[in-house]
Amino acid sequence: MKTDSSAPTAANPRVTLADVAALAGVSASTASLAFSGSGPVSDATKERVLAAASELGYAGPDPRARSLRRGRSGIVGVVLEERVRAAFLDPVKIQTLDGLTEGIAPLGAALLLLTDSGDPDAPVSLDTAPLDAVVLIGCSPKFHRQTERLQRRGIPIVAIEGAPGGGVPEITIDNREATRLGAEHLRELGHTDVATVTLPFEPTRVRGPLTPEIEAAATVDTSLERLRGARDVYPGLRAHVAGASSIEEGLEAARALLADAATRPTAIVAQSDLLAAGVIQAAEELGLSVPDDLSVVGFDGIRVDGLQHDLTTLVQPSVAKGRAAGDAIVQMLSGEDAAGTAFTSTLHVGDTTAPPRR
Amino acid sequence: MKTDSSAPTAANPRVTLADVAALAGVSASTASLAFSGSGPVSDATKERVLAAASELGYAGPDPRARSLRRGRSGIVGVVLEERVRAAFLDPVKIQTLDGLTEGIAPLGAALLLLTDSGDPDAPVSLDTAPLDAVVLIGCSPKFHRQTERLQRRGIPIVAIEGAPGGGVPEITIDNREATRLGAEHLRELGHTDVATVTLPFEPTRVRGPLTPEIEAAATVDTSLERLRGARDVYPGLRAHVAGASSIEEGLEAARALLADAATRPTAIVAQSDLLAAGVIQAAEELGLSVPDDLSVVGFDGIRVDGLQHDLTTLVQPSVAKGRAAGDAIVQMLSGEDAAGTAFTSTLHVGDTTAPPRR
DNA sequence: CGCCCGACTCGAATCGATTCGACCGTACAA
DNA sequence: TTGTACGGTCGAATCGATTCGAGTCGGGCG
Repeated sequence: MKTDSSAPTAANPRVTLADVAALAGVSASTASLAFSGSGPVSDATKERVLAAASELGYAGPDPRARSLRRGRSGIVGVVLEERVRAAFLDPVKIQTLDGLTEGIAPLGAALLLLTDSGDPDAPVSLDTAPLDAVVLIGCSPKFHRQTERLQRRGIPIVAIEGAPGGGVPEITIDNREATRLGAEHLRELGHTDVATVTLPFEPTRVRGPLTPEIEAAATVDTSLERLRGARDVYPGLRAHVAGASSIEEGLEAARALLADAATRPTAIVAQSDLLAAGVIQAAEELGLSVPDDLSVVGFDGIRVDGLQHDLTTLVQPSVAKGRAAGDAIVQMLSGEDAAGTAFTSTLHVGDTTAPPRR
Repeated sequence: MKTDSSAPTAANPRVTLADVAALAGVSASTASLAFSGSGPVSDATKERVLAAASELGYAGPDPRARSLRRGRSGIVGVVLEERVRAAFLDPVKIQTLDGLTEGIAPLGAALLLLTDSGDPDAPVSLDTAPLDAVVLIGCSPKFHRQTERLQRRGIPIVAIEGAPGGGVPEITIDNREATRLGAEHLRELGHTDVATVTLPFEPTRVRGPLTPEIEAAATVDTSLERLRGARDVYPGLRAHVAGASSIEEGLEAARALLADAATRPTAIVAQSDLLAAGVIQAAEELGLSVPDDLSVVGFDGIRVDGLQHDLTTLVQPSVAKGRAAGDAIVQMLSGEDAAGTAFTSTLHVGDTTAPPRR
């Protein structure tokens, strides 16, 4: 017989494990065992409990109570220092997130999205959410206070691309060395006049020619390191700051860099593949052929949707970064302490780089 | 004096509100009031409690216990029937998610990402996560059993683009009517030979020419409705199914549709803007000019990064959809029951449609 | 001077499930 | 036949905080 299956009301408050146990004629402890499967319960009893449960419309143990008792909620927080819209425009972040879900799979946990709404007096979910662990993705040091509290609570933290300090394991890549590799590739091809399009240097995302002021006020390590890598080979190279990692921004930046035919570089190092795609578009717009008139190097190694070229780029293991973070969390959650991981990127030579014309 | 601020150990198990209360010389109840701010507590006492807390390194009330007692966890689940990687490739979903975060802002809740890993015996987080409410985004009816259990638990559910049934409020758009609008626009321009590139009809994402079999086995209402809208104007139109919503897939599909110059349509209705962008690329590849040789209509009204055209498209309120879902949840959570919302899309005429040549 | 009110505090119950140790019989081995 | 081991079940404690009703104390008012 099917009973009232509607939402709980005053008359039909809420079915608890105790109710089920009572109907089945067993104790609450036995009923619990019957559900969780751990512990010895005779088949007959288990069946009786399950029958009672379905008769009462019991939907299984309340996750809230379970998590209190067990001390685990099955939730891993992901902190992104942006709005959802902005964060997920970046394919690398998405891939990292994907790797992360893979990495924490053994935990059977889900990801809680914690984005910085910018509103400082918003109820800080990092403190109020029942988290088992936290992953910081590309976060500035301003989260230091928060991470401290989390650590005090015994909640493991891992940082991907961003250094919160405080003994938090970090998952990083060789931004500087990788970019240098790309620049060296250009040098070997014979390029001497090279420019770069960089990612933003701080959250406000000022765009335009790179100035010493901007550089001094930088808070984003990634951009800075990649810039340094390019300078390792071309110390005085011209740099233009993009407002985000997108084709549109790359296009705009490259228009500025390529505007004057007289000072036009023969190659551009873009700090992301999306930016590189924009650079290529700008070149095409100007009737320049890639790679003959302009060589372009990207960074990330994502497949840019709709890009017809095989981009020369620095392939970073974005999925692996996420997975590594997940692994670290699994380790930490099982009591061991985990070290960070430093990944290396590899140069993929596609068809967007060639010796300079003449 | 700063005490041990490291993670809890055997010696220093875990600081609870009771410990803080003891040190402050008050009862646990008073300490609780001091923290939550609700209820009358003298300033002196509050200060003493806070001092004790900081001395012990108490990081605030445990969210697990709090959520058990309060009956709220501050977490809203978002169910996407895909992997993270796939789901976030779709700009519309991201915008919707963004709107959703806005909509639930008054709750101070965060979003728990629940994606279908495909693995059937994965620990089903929908049942084990402490959720206050759930939003289904583009989910097939196969979640019916799950939603039933949630409802039994009294957890509000809202569905965006997808009909789980069972009295769940649905946020929808006029897929059929909107597409018809687009098709009518083409008819008014004088097009008689029109084809369409559709989104996948089922999770396995078979691609290729649309067959009656595929159509019969369809589980994705959105694709189906948009197809119907196109047929309302062009009953016998040729249709090609793409494997996903991406430029790449649109390119491939359009190559197939445009391959034979003799049977080449003069216009293509794409079921998404990304697909439309791919169609345009395919046209350019073949030396066809858009809109003179080929008119292209999209769907979504997103700004396709890197697309140089002003796409003629059906602008759907993707952010508003998310916000509406959020609003509905807020309502349901405060006891009222919410109805669904049906949004309408508007035709934006850009520069990718024109009368057919001759 | 006595009474009442209000501002604070406190005790105890509660949220719902998990888990540890104890207990009871039965079956099997010695 | 007695001891033991173990499958099965139960009671009670516990997880950590919130909340409601009751109690206390000081002060203002009649």
